Amino acid sequence: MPSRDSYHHGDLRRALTDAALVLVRERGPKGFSLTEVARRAGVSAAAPYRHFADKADLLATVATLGFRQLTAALNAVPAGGDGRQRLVEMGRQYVRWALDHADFYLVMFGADTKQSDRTEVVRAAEDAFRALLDAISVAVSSGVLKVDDQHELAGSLWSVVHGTATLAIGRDLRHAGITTPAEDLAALTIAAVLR
Amino acid sequence: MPSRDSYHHGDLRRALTDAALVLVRERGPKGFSLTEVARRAGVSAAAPYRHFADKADLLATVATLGFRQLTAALNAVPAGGDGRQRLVEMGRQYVRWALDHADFYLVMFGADTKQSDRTEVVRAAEDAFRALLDAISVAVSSGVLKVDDQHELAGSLWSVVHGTATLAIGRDLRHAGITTPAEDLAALTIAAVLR
DNA sequence: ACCTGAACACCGTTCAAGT
DNA sequence: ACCTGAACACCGTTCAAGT
Repeated sequence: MPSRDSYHHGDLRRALTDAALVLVRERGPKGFSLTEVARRAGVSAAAPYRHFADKADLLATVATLGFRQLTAALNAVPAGGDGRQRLVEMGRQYVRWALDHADFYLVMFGADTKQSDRTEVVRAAEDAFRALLDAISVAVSSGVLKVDDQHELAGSLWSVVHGTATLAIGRDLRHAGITTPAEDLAALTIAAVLR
Repeated sequence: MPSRDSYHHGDLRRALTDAALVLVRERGPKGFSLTEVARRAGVSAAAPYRHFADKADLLATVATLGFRQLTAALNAVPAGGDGRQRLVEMGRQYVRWALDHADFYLVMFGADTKQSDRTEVVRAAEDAFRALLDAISVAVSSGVLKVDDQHELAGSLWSVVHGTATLAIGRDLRHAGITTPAEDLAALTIAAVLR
């Protein structure tokens, strides 16, 4: 059986993924290095290439986990009551999650994490989007919301929360003198769109 | 007088900035390297450090120019007529500019371009924001728009256009099955917010 | 004052060689 | 099959030395 000392690691893929999660949180997407991840997993710099195509591939795996967590957070917003109010709450939750996991969020929407063949991340991102889509569908069915194109509305709301979250993470809202907390700003913008 | 062959370049700062603008457009923020910029300016890799604190400082200069161009594009939207309609048009223009200059836009909102002491970029970004703020102020004064907090509304609208632009640049809207052009999506979202 | 050359520490990635 | 070691090409940054 393979031990920690043997040249077989056992589950190096997992160990690398775990180390990557820690490193992203510690240094952000910018300070992230594959060499450092390997070092933390106690393995040579070349070893990761048995399990990941390249650095971007490992980051895409991290992003996938991030999207799944975000999806869970969105779906955890209680249903029932006014369907529009639930959409506002989901928007709040989205922005809150993004700010609480800013580094992950940046990886999830990083330049190279959704390349052509990375179907897994794209699917995970779709699932997060679907949570939003479902909430819209429910609100429309219950009659509290009337809308022509539900997909388009989902795009609008996603733009609102993503824009608010990224501007807040980049401290751009603060620089512009906007003191309203990002979460509140997203909530009132969504409420305005749904009115 | 200094010639191209002398060890005095003449205006190396300018030459480096120009080369950086070209390189950002050619390779994007990710493929951008200070060494390559120096090479294109016909100078050693160490030379840029006489004119820029570091790589991020040169990128901040690029970002500053980007913000100024964006501001000009926004202010070029004709005034007069319905103040709300002008805001919609400015949103369109914002998204169009961002998509037409995607690499610049990513540099402008990149992680390290707005560090503590980089007052110039921050000021340029403020000027762009002010264009939006002014348009809101005009609409309110003319009576076509009623709003409690103009600054807050500016934050809402900025979130909308920034979110739409970045999701479009990252191809996330397409992946989510949203076929509406980003520019139209931003326009209808803004119209909804102002309604 | 402004730039070069060499150096340093660090990457991502490849590949023959080991177990 | 899985990992190491060495190598390669490339960075960002510093600093003594040249003009």
